[in-house]
Amino acid sequence: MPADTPPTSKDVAAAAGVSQSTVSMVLSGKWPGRVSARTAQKVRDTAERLGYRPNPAARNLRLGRTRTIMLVVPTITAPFFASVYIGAARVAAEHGFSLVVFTWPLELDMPFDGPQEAIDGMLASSMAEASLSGMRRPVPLVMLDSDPDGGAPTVNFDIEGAMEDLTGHLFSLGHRRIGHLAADIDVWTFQCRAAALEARVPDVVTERAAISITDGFEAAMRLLSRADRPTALICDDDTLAVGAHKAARALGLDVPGDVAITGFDDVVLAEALEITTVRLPAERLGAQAMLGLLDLLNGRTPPRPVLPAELVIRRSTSPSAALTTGSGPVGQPG
Amino acid sequence: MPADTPPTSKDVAAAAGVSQSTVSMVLSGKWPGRVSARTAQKVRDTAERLGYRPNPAARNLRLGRTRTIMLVVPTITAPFFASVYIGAARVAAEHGFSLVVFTWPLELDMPFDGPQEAIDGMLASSMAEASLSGMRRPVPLVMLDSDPDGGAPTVNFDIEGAMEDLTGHLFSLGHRRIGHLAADIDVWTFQCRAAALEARVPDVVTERAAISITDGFEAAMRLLSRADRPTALICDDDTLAVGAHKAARALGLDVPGDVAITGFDDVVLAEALEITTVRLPAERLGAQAMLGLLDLLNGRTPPRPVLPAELVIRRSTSPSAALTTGSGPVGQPG
DNA sequence: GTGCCGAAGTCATACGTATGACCTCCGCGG
DNA sequence: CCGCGGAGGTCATACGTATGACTTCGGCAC
Repeated sequence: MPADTPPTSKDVAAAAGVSQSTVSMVLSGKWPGRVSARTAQKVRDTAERLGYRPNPAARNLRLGRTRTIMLVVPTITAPFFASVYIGAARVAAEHGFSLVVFTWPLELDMPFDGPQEAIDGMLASSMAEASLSGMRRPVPLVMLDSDPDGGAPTVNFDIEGAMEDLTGHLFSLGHRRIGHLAADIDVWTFQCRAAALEARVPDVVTERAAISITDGFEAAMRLLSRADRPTALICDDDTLAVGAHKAARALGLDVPGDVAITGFDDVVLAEALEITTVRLPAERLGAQAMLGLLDLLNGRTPPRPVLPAELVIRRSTSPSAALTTGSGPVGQPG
Repeated sequence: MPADTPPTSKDVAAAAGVSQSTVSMVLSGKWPGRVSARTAQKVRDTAERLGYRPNPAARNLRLGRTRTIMLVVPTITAPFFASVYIGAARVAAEHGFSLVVFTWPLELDMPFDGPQEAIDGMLASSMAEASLSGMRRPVPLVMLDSDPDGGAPTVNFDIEGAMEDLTGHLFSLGHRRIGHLAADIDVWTFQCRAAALEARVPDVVTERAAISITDGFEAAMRLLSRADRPTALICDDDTLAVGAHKAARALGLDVPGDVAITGFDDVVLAEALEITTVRLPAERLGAQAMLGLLDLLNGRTPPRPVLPAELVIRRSTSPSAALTTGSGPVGQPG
């Protein structure tokens, strides 16, 4: 009768008639010449038979590391961050690491006095940047789309290039008065995008909004009610673009006939509503950041990649769609 | 000069001039009469000064538990599951537990031979049900919206009630031929919804689809191309409803004039596209499941709650909207 | 026959915490 | 003056693993 407590390496050793050290050496696979093939096989068989699994707590204590990485993002309900998680988790799993999520501070309004778990490293979005200074001990850290001069290694998007493509596209459609629906994400992101945009459209008019449909709606209403109403709205986030869409329609404006609208991220929402957007490769962001963190943990200096963003042109800026009045909620006619 | 290794309780003890046991007893707070107030304060001050944090690995090893719960969901990129996570994580945090996510098997196609982490319990969506049997040792488990007769404690949605509301709503609008766009989520969910629907609409016609816009589109095309074309489509998921919406428009059908469409979940997509849907309280699902798991861990028998679902009526079934032809992607005119 | 070396293991210990068992006073009742 | 009990601690140990130090033994060269 098996005890109700899980078998330990000591149990395996006893059952196989060897010492606990031997079990550990066999199963870790790190000691090529120390154990004969026959003994090794016997140990493996016994471990398998007893259903032995190493106790992670004991291993962590002994080794002083946990092979666990913490991902700090403001929210996991946003598809963008969920994709970041997927990308990072996949790379982590491939290297024998696990990834835990810490959503802060938007969802769980708790003080962040460091992770409760023992972690080996950390990936953090720029929104969490300020709070990280409160941590007790420095932890290997890679930042996600944050200020590259902030000290920690960073993975960024090519916002410059994206804005160049975006404004070029709008210019080619004849747009001159352009509005900027800026997202209150964090200071650096805001400044980065605003600067990249203003470098190309000096007289851009800007409104800020929290990332939600209703906030986007209200900010867009202000922009679109101006005397010199913009003919194109660049939104920092797809969610804001949806709000802007609503605002345009509330004002009786046709999209894209009267006003063109663009977003950022390319979440499913943008696809469903046929909104032109800048696709930010969130999953690659997570994956690259995790690779950088692995570099860091191995004593190497991680690269600081800049990931290309891709302009996805859809109906909300389509010149042809401007002719055919949109006649329904989704998709192009036919 | 502080060492580069984090301070241990032994360090605190040395600095405070007491024994390590005393430090442990003070900081755990479990030994009321064993330490004088003065000594206790001295220990707390010293710990604070040194920035002492208990080593989680050592504590886990000693106590034989980790205060970590694993949430097993097919994907975290779906807003529904992300909300489940938030609800569960909040309750977990309130009780000093952490929650780690394991997405399986859709996103990470790896064999699931039990969690790598040491966990105290598990929350699993019904999609992961089959695979759980492969686990080595039974772990306290609460299932999410799964077969209540499956053995493990379960938290469910009131699908019966939801279907009753939904069909009642459609009936009152005069719909008689109703189609069912069923989601290939998992066997139990499918059967549960199909049964609840057929109990009220015996002659419902059903098509199955994977959860994506394109699959929903194709399945809806099949349903809407029938000779006895349904006048209403009940979709098991908002994403499918979006696909159905596209299909309707591709066929030149007006929504809701020619065909009414409903979804499930009430994700932001449904709100943006003004789709009538059944709001499933995902966050409450996660929270309730975590509470049940805490019961289980404390030796109590958890309840098996059935959470009410709420019918959210929007434009895609609105009788008034049937009069005014939809004239744009988002929102009602004006 | 003796010395030596490598192969194949075992032994002992440390990681940091929590806790039952023990120990040492001091005050007090008899 | 002795015993006793409780307050206020300390001591020792166990949790399960990984690994450096040590042991044993057979084979082989000299």
